Amino acid sequence: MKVRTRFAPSPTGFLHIGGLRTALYAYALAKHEKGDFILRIEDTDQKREVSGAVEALQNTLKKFGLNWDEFYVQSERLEKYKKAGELLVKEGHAFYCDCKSKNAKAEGYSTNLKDPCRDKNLTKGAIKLKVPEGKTLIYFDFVHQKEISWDSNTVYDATLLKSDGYPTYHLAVAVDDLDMKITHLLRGHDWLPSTPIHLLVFEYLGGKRPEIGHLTDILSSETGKKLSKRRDSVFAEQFLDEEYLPEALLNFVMLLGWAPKDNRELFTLSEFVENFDIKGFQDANPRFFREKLDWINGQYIRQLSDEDLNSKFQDINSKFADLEKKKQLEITKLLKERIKKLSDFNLLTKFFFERPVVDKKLLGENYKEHLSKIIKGIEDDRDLMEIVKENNFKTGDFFMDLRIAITGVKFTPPINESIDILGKEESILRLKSLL
RNA sequence: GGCCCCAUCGUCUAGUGGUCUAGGACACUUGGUUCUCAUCCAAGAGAUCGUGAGUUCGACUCUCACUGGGGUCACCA
Repeated sequence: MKVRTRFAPSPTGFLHIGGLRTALYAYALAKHEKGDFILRIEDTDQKREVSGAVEALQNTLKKFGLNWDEFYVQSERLEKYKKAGELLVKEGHAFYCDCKSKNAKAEGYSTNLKDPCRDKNLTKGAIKLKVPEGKTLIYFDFVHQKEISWDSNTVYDATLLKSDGYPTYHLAVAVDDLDMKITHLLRGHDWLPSTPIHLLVFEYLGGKRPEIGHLTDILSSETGKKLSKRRDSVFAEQFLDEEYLPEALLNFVMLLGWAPKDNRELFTLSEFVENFDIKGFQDANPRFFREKLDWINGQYIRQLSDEDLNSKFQDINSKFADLEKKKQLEITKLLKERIKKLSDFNLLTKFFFERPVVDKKLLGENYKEHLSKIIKGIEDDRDLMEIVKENNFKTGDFFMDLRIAITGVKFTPPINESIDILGKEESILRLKSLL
């Protein structure tokens, strides 16, 4: 049977890190077996919907190369859910409820899981699941590779179809996964507690239930809690803007919750698909560790061609983009080996575009002698190293004075090359201003 | 609080009963290359495998308890 997986976000905002990872794993799971990857928009909560979110989600997914084979929108399938809900009522697995008070939380953690309306035989209202008593609900989780079970007495009568005619997740997920012939249902750990509800709905609806797997939560390295929109920066786009390459972010995220037997760490998307193995899923929650992301990003930057890297720099720095192409490439080559994030580029190249304010305290004791000899040397097109030797200067001090005079800071790209790019005239101007 | 998941270096992990006095990567420290930073190379430090029982000739690997961490308890997904 053909493997079919889906990524099913709700259009309530941008794609976040956890969603990206879920999508990646679902994609790899399907593509490793030459199967189908489906994108399904779960927009059944009208109140929470954010306009433009669907397009944003799609664009982001495409940036990572996670292309889908089929696309569905739940709000266009309302009739199916309604029919399914009514069928469940007819067969005695669900019931209508017209309760006004909807918020169980407001009543505290009630121990009464059975809804008061379940035996009223109402004929309108919301449709709720009639959870049977004394049954063991069990499934095999393909991520954790173990059976997980519940006593049905601990499961509440969840709402399946809201009174506005829209389904809840609990109904929609089962109807759709069955209808779309999903073979592997992969989702976040936060869904694990409501899985017994879905097990029941799947059973009552009939048909072949997909295998179910729950991914670990990604924890914040600061708080140790699940990554949250409030506290942490979690949106994929935030990482892409001026900072990280999509390939690098994707590579980083794939290692949060999955590892191959040989512990290899660098994978392109297609390499990941090829090497993907369900046994590589982790059981424990990983922490989002920025330093590792930075390292991976550095690796990818170094693998880029000068031409490709150059165009990335153009995107984030307009002054750079205005330079003539030859000069751009020279700068790009100097930066390629010394940045981790794209945004580091702006810091390191600032002196190319504006004259620095030089703090003379940074200059050495002999700076005047150094600089005047350098000026002469540049005017005569001489190799500065010869001047160092002739005068018995200390190499480090000599070049540091030059570096400070030209750039104003201690850490820079190689200074000789930088002067070439800056130009004789401008360089001499900067040096003279300090004498 | 009920229910559920989890537990190997600071972090991500390899490890499926003996080859583990626990391996790799990031981060960290040191040395080399070098005009600084970085890259690259080399070396080092870093985990009595959460605790306690049990099974076994033998446990990081199996069982149980405890502790700790996480998640979840909506007509939201």
